[in-house]
Amino acid sequence: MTVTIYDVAREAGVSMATVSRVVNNNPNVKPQTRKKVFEAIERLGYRPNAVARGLASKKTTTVGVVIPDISNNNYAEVARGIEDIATMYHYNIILCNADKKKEKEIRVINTLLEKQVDGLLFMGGTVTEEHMEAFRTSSVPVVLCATSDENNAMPGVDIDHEKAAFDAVSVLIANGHQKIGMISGTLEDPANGFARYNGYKKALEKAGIPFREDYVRVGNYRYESGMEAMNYFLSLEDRPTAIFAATDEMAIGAIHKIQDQGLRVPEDISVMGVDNSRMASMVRPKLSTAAQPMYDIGAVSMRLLTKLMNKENVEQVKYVLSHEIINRQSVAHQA
Amino acid sequence: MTVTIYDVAREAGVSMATVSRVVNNNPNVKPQTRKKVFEAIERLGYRPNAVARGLASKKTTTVGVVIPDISNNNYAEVARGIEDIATMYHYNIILCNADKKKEKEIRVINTLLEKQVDGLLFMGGTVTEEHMEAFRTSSVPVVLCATSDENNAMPGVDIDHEKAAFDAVSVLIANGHQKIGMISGTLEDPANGFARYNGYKKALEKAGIPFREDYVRVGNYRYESGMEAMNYFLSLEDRPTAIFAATDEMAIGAIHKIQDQGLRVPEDISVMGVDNSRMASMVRPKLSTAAQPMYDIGAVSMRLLTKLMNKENVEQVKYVLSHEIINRQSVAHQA
DNA sequence: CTGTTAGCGCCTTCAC
DNA sequence: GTGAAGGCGCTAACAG
Repeated sequence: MTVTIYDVAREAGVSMATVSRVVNNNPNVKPQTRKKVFEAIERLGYRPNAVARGLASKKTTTVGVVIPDISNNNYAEVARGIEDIATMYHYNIILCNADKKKEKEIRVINTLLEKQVDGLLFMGGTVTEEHMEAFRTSSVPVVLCATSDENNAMPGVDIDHEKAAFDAVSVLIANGHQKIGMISGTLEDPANGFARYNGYKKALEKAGIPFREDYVRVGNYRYESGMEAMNYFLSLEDRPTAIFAATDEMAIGAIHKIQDQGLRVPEDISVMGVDNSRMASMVRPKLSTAAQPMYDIGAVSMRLLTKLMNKENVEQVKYVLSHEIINRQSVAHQA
Repeated sequence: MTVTIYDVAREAGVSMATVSRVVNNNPNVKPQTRKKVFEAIERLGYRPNAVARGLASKKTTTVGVVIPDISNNNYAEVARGIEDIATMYHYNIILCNADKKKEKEIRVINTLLEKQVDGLLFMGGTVTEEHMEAFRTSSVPVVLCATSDENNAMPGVDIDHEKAAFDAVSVLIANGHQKIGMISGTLEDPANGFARYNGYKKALEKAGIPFREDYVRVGNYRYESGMEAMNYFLSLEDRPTAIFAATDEMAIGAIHKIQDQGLRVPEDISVMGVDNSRMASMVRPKLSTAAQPMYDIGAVSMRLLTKLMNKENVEQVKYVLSHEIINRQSVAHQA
């Protein structure tokens, strides 16, 4: 049925070792022989069996990536970065969604390892001790992607969420705002949630602006929750003159809620987001935001992983990619 | 170094065949023996080698999916549908971006086949004869996902793009519009481009509205091109009173261009999109659109593929999932 | 440059 | 119920 390296060898009148050599581009083959083999391959329609090769060589040229949710834009962008670099280095990607659920994450890590991936890229929520335990049983390199472990012991690439938030809020402050509300993500989320919340607090602190509990509202990253939070802020006696939202989506929700109430952005209230998603420039007014280099996170992690898999001597295994403040039209100076 | 089934056998005092049985849930093992084996597995930290298993059993429980671009929302949604069902049936996914480039598509199809995937899910642009050729060399089932081949010979699941466009334009017509402009995708794209263009034409035809060349503008699916196209329409002497855009993004671009010119949507000009992307309800006014069930396309294709891989007797190998018209706020009756 | 020979780790009859 | 033995298709020394 299936044609094997053995069939090709017979057809070409050489040994299977020789066939293996030409298939693997081993230079030690006479051009003539190589030609004969290629012809036989062509004639028979031979297709190398990567599984057999993997078993024999202990290399599968595939890497596993566990991702929270591929249908989430940010992660999809990371995935694309990963895939592009993977392709460049002739690796394939086994993709597993895990929804930031610990059990699911642990499970897929194990099945990925069973599939003998040559390396693992992990992006998820919190990296717990159980995760570390799973990683320890791995004989192949693991790199964290857009997350970090508490002890910062794992190789990985991430961004400084706190700093990004800090910088975004600082823009608001620089524009004369003193009453700045925050629409946060859940504080349990160390990266997109807690870190950004901290950045907000620190920016206020540095500017000597007292922190107010009632100026913080927790959302779920989505548009609707941005609207809800904004609704709350609007109902306040002493309402904020500026809003910092932990994601663009929530920021856009806030903008629309403000507009629905007959107020204007940024004339009446300024809004600042984080992400620089596609949508940021598809709202009126265009959203000012802190841009996260998601694609690059993926690309850099994968590149790092290739080095690790290759047992290269890597000088650096921790990267913090820098964000960028994008000033568009949703922030105005506070009179 | 690595612990094999053989080590477990020795540790448990049984043969490797028995270990294999318990690992594979073969019922023909005495409970006691099973227990012993499990303990040995635990003690040694044994992890079955899926590659070896794949070679021996000729099944990898992995399916290949070629996708145009995972960072594109619509495709990501399909991918999520695929992955969810795949997980449900204990398959993993090897994901390859191919950007609708024929050569790239053919190449990844081949490497996926080399990797001995148990099945293949293909979503891309046009399915050419070369693609068919590649599929023919496959010994595993292939299903098309959100595309179709010309002769409709391949198993697959898709939506009726032409009908979706037809229905969307019909909404405009039902609202009294006679002067309807279309912002189309490239006509070379059979699905998102040409088919929707045809739907537009047929809807006009059915309503007895003459088709006008100058009421069609080709964009590239993106926001900016929607703006550009709208700019053109606004410059016309006899400008349209309604716009049908082949994607939500272009529709939103059109809306913003209209608003930037001091006109109102839908009072002055109505706009209708296709996709029902997340953004559709994140614009003011909210966009009316024809919704595509992307997640379902993925889910249904994967389910179909499982049946095919399982050599089940499938009565139906072609599915056309139906779209849905979502009426929001961007369409008004034409006075 | 090319052929021979062992495995890689597991599944799968086939006996017992 | 359990064990023995023969591959699965290929790579990787090791000879020659």
